[in-house]
Amino acid sequence: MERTHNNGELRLSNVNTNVTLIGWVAKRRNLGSLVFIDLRDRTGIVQIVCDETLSQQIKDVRNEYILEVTGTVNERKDKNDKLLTGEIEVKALKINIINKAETTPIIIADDTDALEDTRLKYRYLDLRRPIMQQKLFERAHITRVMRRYLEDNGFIEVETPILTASTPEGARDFLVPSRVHPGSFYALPQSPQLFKQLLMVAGFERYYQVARCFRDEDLRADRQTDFTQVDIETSFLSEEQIQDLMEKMLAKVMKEVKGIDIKLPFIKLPYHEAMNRYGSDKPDIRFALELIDITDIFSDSSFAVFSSLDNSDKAIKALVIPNKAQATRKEVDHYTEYAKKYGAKGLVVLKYVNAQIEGSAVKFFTENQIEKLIKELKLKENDLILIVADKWENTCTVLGSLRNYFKEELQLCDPNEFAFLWVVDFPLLEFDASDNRYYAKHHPFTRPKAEDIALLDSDPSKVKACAYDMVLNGFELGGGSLRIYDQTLQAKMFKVLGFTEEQIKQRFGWFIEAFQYGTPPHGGVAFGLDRIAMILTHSDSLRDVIAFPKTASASCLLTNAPSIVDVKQLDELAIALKNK
RNA sequence: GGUCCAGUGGUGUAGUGGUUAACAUGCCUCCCUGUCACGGAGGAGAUCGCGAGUUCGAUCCUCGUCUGGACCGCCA
Repeated sequence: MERTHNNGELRLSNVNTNVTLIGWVAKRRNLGSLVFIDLRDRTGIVQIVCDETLSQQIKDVRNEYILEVTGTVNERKDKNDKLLTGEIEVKALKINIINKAETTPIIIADDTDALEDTRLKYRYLDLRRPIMQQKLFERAHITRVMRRYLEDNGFIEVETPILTASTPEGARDFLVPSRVHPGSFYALPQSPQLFKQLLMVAGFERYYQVARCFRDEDLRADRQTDFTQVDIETSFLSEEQIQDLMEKMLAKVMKEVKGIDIKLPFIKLPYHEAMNRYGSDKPDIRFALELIDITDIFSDSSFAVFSSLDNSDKAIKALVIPNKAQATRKEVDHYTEYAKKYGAKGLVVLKYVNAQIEGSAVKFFTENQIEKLIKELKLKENDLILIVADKWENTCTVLGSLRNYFKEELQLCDPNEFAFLWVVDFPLLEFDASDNRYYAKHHPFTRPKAEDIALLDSDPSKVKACAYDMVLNGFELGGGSLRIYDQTLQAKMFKVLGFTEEQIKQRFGWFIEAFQYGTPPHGGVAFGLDRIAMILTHSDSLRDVIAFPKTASASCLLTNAPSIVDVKQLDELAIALKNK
C-alpha cells in the first residue's frame, strides 16, 4: 500500500496527477454503468468515479469497505461546494478491496441519528464520524499547545503513581485490593497533589503532568469518574506569577487552536464579589443580569419571609429579568420549582408594570421600601423581579442558578465568545454544621493569606486562602493554590481541622515528614483538560471529547465494565462478597 | 440516596385497551452515464426493554424492575 495523498487535501492544483488513495467507503451512488464512491479517511472525503470498465471490481463494494484506489485527479463538471475537495474527483483506474465490512448499526456521518447509548456501544464506529474525529484532534491540539508552552517555560513532565495510598478528606477513592498484602488497598489518585508537592521538595521547581485522575462520585454531563488533569506545580512563585504564566498558556491555546486573541491579564474577581454579583464561584460573565443586594431596604421589614432570618448571616437579593413581567402563572411556578431545587425555601415574585410594583408580597412593603426598590433595582417597565431571602450563601447560589437558567431561556450568550477570569481569595475553610467541624475548602495544604493567619485561632471562617480558580463561560477550568511549606503552620491547620496528633501522623505523617528538610515555598494549579476540550469544541457533554467515556451510571457500554469477576480472582485477593 | 424524562424492525421515530403495528432511513434484488441526502420498481426485517397485576383481551392502564439521559445531594 503506497498512498500518495490524503483524501481531504486534494485540490484543483492536483488535476492531471496520478494518485493512490486509501479510505473507507462513506457512500456509494450507483447510476448503472457509472458509480460514484465517496472515499473517507481522517482528512476528509473525496469523490471517486468508476466507469463500466471497473464494474466487476466494485460490484460488491458497500459502505465502510476499505479500498485502495489508484486513479487520475480530474476537474469536476458539476462541482460540490459542500466538500473541500468538491472541485475535483478521482477517476479510478484500479481498485483494490483491502477489507470488507458488515452493515454498520449506526450511520457514519456527522448527523447520525443514533442515540448516545448506541453510539457508546459501537464507539469505534461513532469515532469514525468526522465530527468526532475533529473533536479528538482538537483535544490533542489543546494538549500539544499546553505541553509545548510548559516545556518552553522550563517545566519538566514527571509521572506519578496510579496505585497509591488512600487520602481521606475529599472525594471517595477508587480502591484496588492488594494481592501481596491481603486486606490492604491501594487507592487510585484523585489528583497527584501530594506527589507534585514532594517533587517541589525534591527540587524540580517546575513540574507538569497530563495526569489521569479518579474520583468515585456520581457522574454528570461535565463530570466523569476518570478524567484528565493538566497538573502543574512551581516553586518560589507568587500567586500573581503563577496566574500570569497560566493565563498566557490559555491565551496561547485560544490563539493556536481557535485563532482567537484573548485579552490579558484576566479579570480577577474575589470569591465574595463573585458570589454577591453572580451567585456563583464560577460565573459566566458574558452577560450581566447581576444580583442586587436589597438586604438594607428590608432591614426593619415586618414581612415574615424577611424578618424571620438570622441577622448574623442573611442576605436578601433580587434578580431583575427584563421584559418578563408577562410571565404566566405556570412559568412563575416553574421558576419557583427551579429555585427550590437549589435549596430555596421560596421565591418572592414581583412585576413592574404601569410604573407600579405588583405581587402578593407588596402588601407587606412600606411606601418607602417600594420607592427604594424601584430606585435601587433601576426598574423598567415589564421587569420581572425575583427575590430570595435566606442565609447569604444560599441566597447567592439560588439566584445564581436562576441567573444561569435565564441565560439559557433568553439566550443571553454568544457561544463564540470566551470570557476568562480568575476567581480569587477563596475562604480557606468551610464549617460543616452536621459534623460540627471545619473542612478545607480546597485541601488541607492550602496556604492561608499571610494577613489572616492570626484569625486561624479567633475566627477560622474569616480566613482567606491563597487559592484561585480559572473560570471560562461558567465552567471551572482549573484551580490551584499556594501550599503551606511551614511545619508549624501546617500543624496549626490540622489542628483547626480537628485532627489529633495521632490522626495526623497516621494519615499524613510521611508527607509532613518531608517538609522538615528544606521545603521551598510552592504552589500550582490543575486544569480539567476534558472540560477545556468540551467548551472549546462546543460540546454539550464531556463524553463527546473523551474517546471511551462512561455513562451516567459509571459503566462502559463498549466493554461492559464494571463486570463480575471469577471467584478465583477474588480468592487471590482475599475478598469475599457480601450476600445481598 | 432523591426528582424528572425516555425505552416500539438494524437505526431514529409515530401510534392504539381488540390494527395485517405506521413512517423515514438503512439492508437485499432489479433498472439507470453526472450523482453528491442520486432517482425509479419490488422485497425482507418487530415476541412493542423485562416481570407481575387489572382485563374476555395489554405494546397501550397499574405496580415493580432493568437500561439510558438531565438534574439535586455528592464531587477536599
